Amino acid sequence: MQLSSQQIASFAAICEALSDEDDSLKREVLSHAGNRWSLGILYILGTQGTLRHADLRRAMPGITQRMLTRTLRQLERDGLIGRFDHQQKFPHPRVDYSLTALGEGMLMNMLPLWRWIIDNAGEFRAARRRAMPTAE
Amino acid sequence: MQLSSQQIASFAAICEALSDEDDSLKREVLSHAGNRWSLGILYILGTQGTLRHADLRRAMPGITQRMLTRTLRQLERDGLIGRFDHQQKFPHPRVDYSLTALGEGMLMNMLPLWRWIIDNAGEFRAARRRAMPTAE
DNA sequence: CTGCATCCTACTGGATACTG
DNA sequence: CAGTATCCAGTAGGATGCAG
Repeated sequence: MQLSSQQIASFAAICEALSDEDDSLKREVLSHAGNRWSLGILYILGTQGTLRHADLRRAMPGITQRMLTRTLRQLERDGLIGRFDHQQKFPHPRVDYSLTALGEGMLMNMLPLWRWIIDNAGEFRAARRRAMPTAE
Repeated sequence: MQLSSQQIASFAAICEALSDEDDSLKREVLSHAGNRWSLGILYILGTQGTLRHADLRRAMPGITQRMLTRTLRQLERDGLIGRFDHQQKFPHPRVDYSLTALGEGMLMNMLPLWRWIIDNAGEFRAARRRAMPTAE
């Protein structure tokens, strides 16, 4: 085995980026992938379109209000989602969120990985069992 | 915009997996993506083949011995890399590591995302500047 | 060479209560 | 409805030293 020639073509850029200690930005963006809620939010916005804060909360079972706001802020800061405050107070405040073009790209590039993990969940469980035969 | 039909095809599985609170395993696997060193190790092993502990350490500038061992253990636990202890003490201990088929799959599915992040680094920087015009 | 033990800091995720 | 403020536990990442 080894990487395909297409994958190998990425060598220079990736190698440089991985060893670039100062450029933490790329790693911070990548960290959205491992984040507890980011993928879910991007995914919901990608499939449902524009949603309000409360809609998102309903769409993400288990998320707390604090984590929703915090995650939205992080995604907004990196340009992955857009936040539109309608500046209205009555009858209710209204703020809604949607994917930006950048966010769509992120989602598109994360879905294959997530799908692969789902498809191979059995493999991971087996590996875990092999690793710790007794517990769990 | 919206997801392509191909992407949409993942809807059911992804939606289920995202809302499956109990199955933390998938999220733990996904967390390798956001991990500080995991991608680098998978990448080095994918491009260089089998390497010893000390080789990996040299190949990953900035990693400490502790983090290398810890990350290797995590990757091994999830079946992404294989650890081969030659059981030799003299002249030196010898343990080497290599990607498993599962690890190759993980790497293959992570590279496009990483490449995309590299290619769009400018966009992220711009978004950050827009988000905090003053600082940094 | 490989790897463990110790100690430390910062951040993540969360529970809860409060505000306009 | 949208969001902030507190407080808290657990973990990630790291510095350093020791061991077989």
